[in-house]
Amino acid sequence: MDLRTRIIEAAGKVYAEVGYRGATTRRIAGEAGCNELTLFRHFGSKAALIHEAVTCCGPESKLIPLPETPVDPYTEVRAWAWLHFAQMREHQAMIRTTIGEIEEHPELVRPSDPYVLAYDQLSGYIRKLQAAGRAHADVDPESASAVLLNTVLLNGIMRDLMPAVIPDTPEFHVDQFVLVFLRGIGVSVPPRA
Amino acid sequence: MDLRTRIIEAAGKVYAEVGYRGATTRRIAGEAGCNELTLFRHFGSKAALIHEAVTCCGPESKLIPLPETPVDPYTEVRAWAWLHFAQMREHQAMIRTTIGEIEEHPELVRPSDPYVLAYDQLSGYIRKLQAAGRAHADVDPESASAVLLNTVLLNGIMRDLMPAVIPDTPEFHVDQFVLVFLRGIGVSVPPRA
DNA sequence: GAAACTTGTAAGTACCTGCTTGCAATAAAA
DNA sequence: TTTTATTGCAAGCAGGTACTTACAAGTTTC
Repeated sequence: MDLRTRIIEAAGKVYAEVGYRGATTRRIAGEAGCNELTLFRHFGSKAALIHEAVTCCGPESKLIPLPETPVDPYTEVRAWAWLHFAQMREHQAMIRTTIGEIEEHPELVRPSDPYVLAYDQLSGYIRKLQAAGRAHADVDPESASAVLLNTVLLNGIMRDLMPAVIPDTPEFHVDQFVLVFLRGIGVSVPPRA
Repeated sequence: MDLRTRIIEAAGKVYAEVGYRGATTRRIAGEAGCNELTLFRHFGSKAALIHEAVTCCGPESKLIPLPETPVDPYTEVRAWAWLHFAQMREHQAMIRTTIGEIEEHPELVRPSDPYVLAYDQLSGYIRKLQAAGRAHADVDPESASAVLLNTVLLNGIMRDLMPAVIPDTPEFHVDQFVLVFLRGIGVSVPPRA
């Protein structure tokens, strides 16, 4: 791997661990195994480096597939939620740090955040279910989307840090979240074992 | 107000704004309107001061009432969720900061966190509903509690920072969250307007 | 009025911060 | 082989960090 990307990944890792103020240029250089001066030669300033690191190392902004027209909601939403959950877990440290720094560094939050994309995606899916008469009409699709996404997101970024509060397996939890969510919007799901 | 509590509140405010590293003793002293040296005379070190500030200024660990025996779930859970939501919003900056710093400063997370208390409280409530045959038996009470609490928590601490993503009023959202949650666990709620 | 306590002022410690300058070593491109 | 670009090394800058020491001023308590 070339030095430039090694620096970016090191910066992303250190930032995720200790935040903007904690991610000193000396520490990033140590993590990347290069001289501190090289950071400034490549990126000009710490601010520019961190910005590039966060946009490169954060969760990807690519859509996770969810059928345009619902057929089997439980299977479809479950698979979709699982992939989101996996992505949240993979980037949990960076997401946590970004939440803590969002007030001081709003520029580090990308406008096309995967959260926003997923939010719109699921809202559209719910609307289709409603139009087909398969979901309650008095449920607000955006609010319902938030129910599933917020639940999955918070569980994904906190479960490893509070094992006492979140003892069950990820698989079990995501299944349950999808179950409650779908029944909540009016989709009937056959009883689980 | 006496100087000591003024310092604690100043430390809590600054910590909530800029985190542990950003909360310098100079800045806290400025916010409290006293000499920097006074902080050390009272608390000995920055670590001790921040610790005291977080335990004093965070969300209170007092139980929000939820009936032992469910009678009117929608009304009861709605009132309960609303009070939780209000508390999350009131302390949103500190909660966000704590999430971002939890890996570096786990000692700042109180074991008897209001979240944990609420979690157990709602789980028990759901179990009562199940025992009375008013909620699906295949729903895991802990997972279902997480659905409502995570949704309310994330919405409460993020809504002011992402008005584009969360445009609706708090009242509307919390109502919808409770609606989806209750129907999700099997409690029938009459259609909304 | 004397003693004790609390706070402020001023100066200073040793260390860390982002960032810069000057110069040598190395490797790739011509 | 010469040129060019990349990297490392050493030193240093001005400012900030937590924290300390010594001393004076004021307030409360006895």
